[in-house]
Amino acid sequence: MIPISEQMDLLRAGTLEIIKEAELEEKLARAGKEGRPLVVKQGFDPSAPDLHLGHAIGLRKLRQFQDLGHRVVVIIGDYTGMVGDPSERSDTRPRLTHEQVLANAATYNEQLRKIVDPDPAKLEVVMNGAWFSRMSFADVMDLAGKYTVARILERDDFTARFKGELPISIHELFYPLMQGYDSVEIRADVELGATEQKFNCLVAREIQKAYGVEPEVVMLLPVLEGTDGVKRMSKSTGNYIGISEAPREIYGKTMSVPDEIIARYFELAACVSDEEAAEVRRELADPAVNPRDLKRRLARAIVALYYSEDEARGAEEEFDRIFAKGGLPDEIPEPEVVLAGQGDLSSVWIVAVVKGAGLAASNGEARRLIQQGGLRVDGEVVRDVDYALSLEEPRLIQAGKRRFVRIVPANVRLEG
RNA sequence: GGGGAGGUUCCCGAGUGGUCAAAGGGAACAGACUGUAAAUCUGUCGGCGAAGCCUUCGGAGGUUCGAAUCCUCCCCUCCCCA
Repeated sequence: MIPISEQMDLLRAGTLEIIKEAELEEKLARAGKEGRPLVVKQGFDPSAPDLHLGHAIGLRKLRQFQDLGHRVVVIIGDYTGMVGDPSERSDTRPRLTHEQVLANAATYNEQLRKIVDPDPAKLEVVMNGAWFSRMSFADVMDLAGKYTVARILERDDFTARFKGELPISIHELFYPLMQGYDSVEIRADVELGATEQKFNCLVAREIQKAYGVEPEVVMLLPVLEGTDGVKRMSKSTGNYIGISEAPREIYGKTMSVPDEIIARYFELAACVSDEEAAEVRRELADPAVNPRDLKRRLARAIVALYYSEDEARGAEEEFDRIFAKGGLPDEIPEPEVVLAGQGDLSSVWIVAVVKGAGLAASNGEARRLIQQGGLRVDGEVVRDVDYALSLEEPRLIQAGKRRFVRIVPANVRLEG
């Protein structure tokens, strides 16, 4: 058994705040004495089926708890997902249907296993519909009676929306209460969350007390910025790097991160040691060091974390080939191409080809791409929007710097 | 229930009878450059084989040669009063 003080050091590493440390210490001690593992909770919003590097921070902390012998309960918020977390939102979220939520939640399970220990004794994944779907209206009123409007409105984003005269639907006020009730149901000892979850987690403590359950310890973790370097990483913003993405995608997306957050990514996304992080900061400050090279190292480290050193090197080689040397990727998709209003394969209008291959959403977009010099056919730039192309032979089409498509006659369908 | 302010293209937001497919910013896409899918700069950014035409400014009608802009009704949001 590891001494409590060491457990605390381990768990404290990388967390921004623990509410309250003394309670955690107490819980750890009791768990050790009674041989009863702690229940560690983290909730996920099922609106986005891809787990990304931001989620990974919390998942790794969950893993630490598991390795110390504790039990992790991951809550897929299928019911809360129908509300949508109002955190950091300036507007009402679009409501998902229950079917959408279920479909999204299904993919979480598999992805979780990339980081968290899947041993059923140490991991439980539940959807909060398990209890919310069974609550009667009287139960809901009971829950609603445990908290006050003023306390809910203390929350920044509600206040901001309220002051900004923006709509807040009644059901959104329930979000923190529901999240809190999850903690009641599973008897959570600890809840992990990114800093923006502080309010929700603190409400959970109150709700637990109101239901006569010992309040959970709240551990707040840093929020990772997305690939734009500013907004927090999230699927809906489109600035995320998914942990299940292909190595080349993870590598490439990492390379697109602004230089300013390289060090932060080393710490939070590549989770290097403190010494290494310090070394990176030194190098970043050194004008002789090209930040690009640090970013390459970062990208390799992140890929290696989810795949392997080999795959990381492979992704790097491919990246260099495409961007530094203008070469080709390892795999080039061969999509179905539907051509409308074209006579035969020997002479096909280039605009129709680009659109048909899915490289542009409309003829206008395809035309623009061509006019701007962004289109290559078999390596040659084509700028003529009236260009006629024979598709009787396979063709390599490149749109911009990184979208490649091979058109083979067998995949071409003429329509109209 | 009464009074007031609003709903504009992916997002924010200007526009109050023609010069509006609609300013500006963001996002996105392309090009240049480079140290990289960073930064910066430039261009594009509703649809149509591009000519002119078609569809768009909460919805439905109406006025007008002409409507995002004016009128009527409806839907939705916010504020104040009750």
